[in-house]
Amino acid sequence: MDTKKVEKIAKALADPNRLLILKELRKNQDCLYCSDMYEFIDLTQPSISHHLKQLSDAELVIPVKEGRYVKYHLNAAMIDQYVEFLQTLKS
Amino acid sequence: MDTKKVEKIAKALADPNRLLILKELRKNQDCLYCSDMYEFIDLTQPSISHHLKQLSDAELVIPVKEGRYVKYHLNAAMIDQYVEFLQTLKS
DNA sequence: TAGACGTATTGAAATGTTTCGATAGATTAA
DNA sequence: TTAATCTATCGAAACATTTCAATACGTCTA
Repeated sequence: MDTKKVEKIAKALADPNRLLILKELRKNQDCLYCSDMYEFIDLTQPSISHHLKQLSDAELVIPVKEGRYVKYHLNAAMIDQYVEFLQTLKS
Repeated sequence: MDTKKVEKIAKALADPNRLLILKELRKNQDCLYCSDMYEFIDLTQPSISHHLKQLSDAELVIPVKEGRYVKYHLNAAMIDQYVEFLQTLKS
């Protein structure tokens, strides 16, 4: 995993609202509609959309369009890759 | 590991210069003097000091005073704890 | 096809982070 | 004790991120 990617993932993980999204994804069998998120995040729609974009750009979540809805899936494989990188920081 | 701590670690890891410091620490048996860091980071002394503080506050590195020098040690245990948290994000 | 609905984008304000020059503090060397 | 050395802190400028209101874009449904 290259440095750019590591940085993007680290930044995506460095925000309480985005962590909350990831936690709630896990609670919900790893997928949620955009519109579900109003229930646990106290932000406006554009802000939530912005955070989802950060997570998508980092490939920590994967957006799947379903008509006018978008379902977001957790990408556990990307977490694994990031963890692998963190392990290399240790001797 | 509580959310505040997770956030602090994630932020500390979300900067290319700080990642570089961690990588170089690994290369050098997990410890480096502040003054060693000029060799691989192209920043002024106050900036490097600032980054070391972020890493220390996150407990990713541990500063040990040796006279007028400070030796920074990698804290692998904290990386492990963070990895453990990341694992809980997966189902 | 027109209106309603869900999501994304834009632009701007507020806030946070990074960086550096200047300077302070603490320790060693002369 | 004085000067030199290493690290930390302060204050300010530059830059990046977060947030929202307004609006645009797709898609569904009536």
